[in-house]
Amino acid sequence: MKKKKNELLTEVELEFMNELWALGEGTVRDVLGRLPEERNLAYTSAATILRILEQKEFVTSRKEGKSHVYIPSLAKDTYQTRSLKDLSMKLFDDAPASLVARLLNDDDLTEETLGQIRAIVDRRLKDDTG
Amino acid sequence: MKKKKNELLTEVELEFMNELWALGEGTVRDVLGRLPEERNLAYTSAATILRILEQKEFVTSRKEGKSHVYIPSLAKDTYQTRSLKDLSMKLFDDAPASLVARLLNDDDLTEETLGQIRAIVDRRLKDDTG
DNA sequence: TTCCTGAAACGAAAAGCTTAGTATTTACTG
DNA sequence: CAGTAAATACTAAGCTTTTCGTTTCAGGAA
Repeated sequence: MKKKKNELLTEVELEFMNELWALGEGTVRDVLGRLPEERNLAYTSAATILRILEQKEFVTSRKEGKSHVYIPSLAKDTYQTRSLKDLSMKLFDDAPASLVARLLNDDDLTEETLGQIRAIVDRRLKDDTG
Repeated sequence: MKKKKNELLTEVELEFMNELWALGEGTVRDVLGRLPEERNLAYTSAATILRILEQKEFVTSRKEGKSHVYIPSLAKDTYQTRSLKDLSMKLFDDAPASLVARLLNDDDLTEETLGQIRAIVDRRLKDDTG
C-alpha cells in the first residue's frame, strides 16, 4: 500500500471533464467550443488543461489526423461517487444520512424533486430487501 | 450586482473550520490541539490560517488575555448547504435527485443508513404536505 | 521542395494555497 | 521597569493551478 494520491479534479479540470463527459470524446477545439461565450479561454490554455488531464490519467487520447481526440478514462458516475464520499467525509462526519438531511432542508427544492428523491430511496430499499 | 466572490473554503481552511465548529470557538492552540498527532503543523502556520480565515470573513475574533479567540461567523449548516449546492451544480447538472441517486448507489451504505435516509425523506414530505 | 496552416509541445508568468521562520507585541512577574 | 514567555504580525519560500505566448511539427498546397 502506497500513499493515497489525490484523485480529485481541480476546478478547471472538472469544467473540462464535464464537457468531455457530455461529448463522449473530443478534441481541444470541441471542448473549447462548448464553453460559454464569456469564458474566453485561449486555445493554448485549453490544450494545456487537456494535456494535464491526460498526464494525471483522467483522460486518454488518440491521434486523429493532426489532432488529438481526448477520451475520459474515468466515468462521470465514478467521479460523482468519489466526490460525494469526499464531501461526506470532510463535511458531514462521514454520515451520508446527514448529507441527505441537509440537502432536503433546502427550501428551494421543488415538490417534483422531493418526489423523485423519495422514489429513488424507495426503489433502493425495495431492491435491497426484495 | 458585483462579481460572485468565491465563498468556498480551501482544503486546509475547511480542516480548521471543522475544528472551530466542533469547539464553538477557540484559540490557535485550541485548534492546533485538536488536529491529529501526525499532522505536525507549526504553531505559526495554524495562526496564519486562522488569520486568513478572519480576513476572508469566515471567522471573527475577540481578544482574550494575550490570545485571540476565533469564532466561526459562518454556521456549519450554512456551509454544508452551500457546498452541496456547489457540488450539485458542478457535477450533477443541478439535479439534487441525481445526487441522491448516486449516493444511494454506493454499496457500502449500511441498512441503518438507508433506514435513516428514508426516515429523513419521509419526515420532509410529511412536514411539507401536513 | 518550399510555404502555409492548424495543432501540439514547451516554458513560463501570474495567482492562489500552504507552510513556517523571524521579528514584534503583549501581559504578567518580580 | 526590566525580563520573559507566549502570542501575533510580517514576510517569504515552495507548491499547485490557471493561463497563455512562443516554438515546433506535420500535412497539404503551390
